Amino acid sequence: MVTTPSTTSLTDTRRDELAARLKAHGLRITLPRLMLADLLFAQGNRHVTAEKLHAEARAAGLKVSQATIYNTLNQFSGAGLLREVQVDQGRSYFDTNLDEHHHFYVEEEGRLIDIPQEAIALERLPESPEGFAIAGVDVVIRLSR
Amino acid sequence: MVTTPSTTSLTDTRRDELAARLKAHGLRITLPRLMLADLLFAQGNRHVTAEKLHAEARAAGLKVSQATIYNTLNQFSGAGLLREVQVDQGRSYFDTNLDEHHHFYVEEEGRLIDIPQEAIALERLPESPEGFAIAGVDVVIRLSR
DNA sequence: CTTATTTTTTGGAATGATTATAAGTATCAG
DNA sequence: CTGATACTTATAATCATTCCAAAAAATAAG
Repeated sequence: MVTTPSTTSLTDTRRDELAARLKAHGLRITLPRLMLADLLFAQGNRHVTAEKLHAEARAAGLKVSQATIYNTLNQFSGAGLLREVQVDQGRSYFDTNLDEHHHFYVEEEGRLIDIPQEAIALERLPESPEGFAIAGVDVVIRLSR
Repeated sequence: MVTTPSTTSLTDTRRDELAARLKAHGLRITLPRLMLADLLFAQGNRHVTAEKLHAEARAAGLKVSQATIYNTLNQFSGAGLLREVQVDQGRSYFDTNLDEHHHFYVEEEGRLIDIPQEAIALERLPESPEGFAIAGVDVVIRLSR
């Protein structure tokens, strides 16, 4: 059997890289995951919706079901390979940038742009109510023309 | 005919107050709107979902359809009587606090808590990309136990 | 005050994103 | 190699929200 399945276009090195990454996060290696990981992590920081990723996957010749897209996106988030971003009512965005950071959001285009954490001086934070701890701070700057 | 319809429990003064408020924002006076406005604005600052408001309305003896809840919430937002808040994928929250401010969000309970604008020092803001202007800045501090 | 015109409200169907289900298939540990 | 477990899939189900066409209510005109 040949090492490269006909359905993928990953080099051996690339596949090994991604496989190691998945394994390191406690996920089994499967073809859908490798291919989706490749799409997600090949091009630097990205913000994807399930729909967009599905379209890309199909365009790349990978026949994955919608359910797998959602499963994978959720598993990757749970495993710490992605971060879910909440800016739009309705659809979820998944961010490949795992550093603490913030976002510009261009509503009309459904587009997200990273803002490095250092670019915003969030000095004085209010005390959280009794019994609660801060789990995260999200700053979203909405943009328009 | 008596001045107070049997389906409402609003005093004349209260009704006039709310009617004036609706009118001032370019909205027609209707019974559903008056009653929903009463529920929304009677108890200080609130954060409501469509579902919650619908439940409250029915509990108060007002028979409004789900569609009317959504229509009203959207009209009120559009008219500047409410502000839509986006923290949870899926459901929308509507905030009666119109001042610029931020939020704590207790995900497990689906609860929002206002943070006055002054409580957060948002000094250095990043420059927005060419051609875009800042439409708003939202800070959400996620809380957990 | 009647009638005409415009808005609202309504119940139900339609939509869109996401999750659940159940059965088949692949992965990996032994 | 083989079984236990995890993954994928297609389809149905769910949830929040919007759309629709018709009935009801509100304002405007006469």
